[in-house]
Amino acid sequence: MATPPTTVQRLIDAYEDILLTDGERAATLDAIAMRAGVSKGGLTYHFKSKDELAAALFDRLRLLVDEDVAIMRADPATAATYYVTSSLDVRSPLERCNVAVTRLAQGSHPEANELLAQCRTRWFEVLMEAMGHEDMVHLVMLLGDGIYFNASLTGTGAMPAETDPATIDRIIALVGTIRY
Amino acid sequence: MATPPTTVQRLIDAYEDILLTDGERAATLDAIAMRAGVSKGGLTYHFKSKDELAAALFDRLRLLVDEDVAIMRADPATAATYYVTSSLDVRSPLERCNVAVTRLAQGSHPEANELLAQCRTRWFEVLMEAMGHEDMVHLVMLLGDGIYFNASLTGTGAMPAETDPATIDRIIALVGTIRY
DNA sequence: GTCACTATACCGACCAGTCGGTTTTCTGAA
DNA sequence: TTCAGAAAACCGACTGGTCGGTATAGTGAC
Repeated sequence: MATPPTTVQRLIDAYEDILLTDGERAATLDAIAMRAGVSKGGLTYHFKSKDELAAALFDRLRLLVDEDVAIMRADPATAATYYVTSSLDVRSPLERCNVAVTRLAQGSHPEANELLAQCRTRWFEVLMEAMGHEDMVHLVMLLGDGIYFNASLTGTGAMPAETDPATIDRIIALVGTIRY
Repeated sequence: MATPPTTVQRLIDAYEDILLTDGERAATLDAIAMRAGVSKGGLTYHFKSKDELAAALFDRLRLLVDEDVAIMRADPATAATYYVTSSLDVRSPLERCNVAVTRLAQGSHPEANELLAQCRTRWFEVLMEAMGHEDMVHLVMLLGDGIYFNASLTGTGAMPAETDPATIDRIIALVGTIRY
């Protein structure tokens, strides 16, 4: 049986959640605490500042990317397909955390920018190992970014057709016909 | 010779600029006025509220997309290539405005979300006319979004290899080999 | 006179962070 | 097993500062 999430986990979840759905501006300490079911004092007990909370979010992303890269390295044959399709699953812990950190990066948070660059480098490396063709790796990563970008824009707007799983499958098939 | 920009233009430019480089949070009325070289009173003389300023930015995007779609419609043969490569030019008025509005959309600004969805629909339509294959259009648009997403992340971080023009040309060539 | 501002002062709302105090949980001796 | 005391977890009022917006007196060009 899974142990219930700790308050610290719930606070990071709440921060992530608000960044995702309402953006950086809405992610106030009060809002985060309320979403986590804690008072503001409860929040500041665990995180002395908002930066500390952000740092915890960054650590979470680092861990999730470690796991993701390990999965891709374990099965190089499906690594590219896995990379593209997993960009679609906006509800996965990795994608959620990724989008949340991206929101912070767009608010000119230098550490978030640096972290995202590191993550991209790691994905590039493991895709290079799996595919062996630099331009194809770039193509796959751009597709993943495009899907991810579309998915992250669905705050209030309608879901664009590009992010329909069946469409993505056909696009992957099209890309699969490229000889390189 | 070009007429010097009006104060109204400079104010919209400044808003766009700050959204691009420093994010939504940094785009305060004081900061916008200062960047435009106007006093705060001068700003509020032209725009009664921040929402009015945003509306002006939305109007600008609508105009720029009109022009862009017209260019693509004028030469269907190169429409897809044009769409992908122009996503690269982060300094073009269209891309700048597009990124700026995207920043607002991520701050849960419903009108910005709706506008972006409309723009995407228009691009989809003109690409469909030019290419005639829905999945290929989706592929092209995802590539454009990926490039655009990467480009918009280069606030403080290093420029990713994906956005190198020569790489993009080779990727376009790869996609050009797909038979559909 | 009016247009297009400048300069400055101000208000109320909101927000990050602090602090004194309270409740809950753990620990170990009787 | 009980219970005192310590430590951890948490509460919520408060502070200082920022931001959007309002108001107002004044200035130079046409």
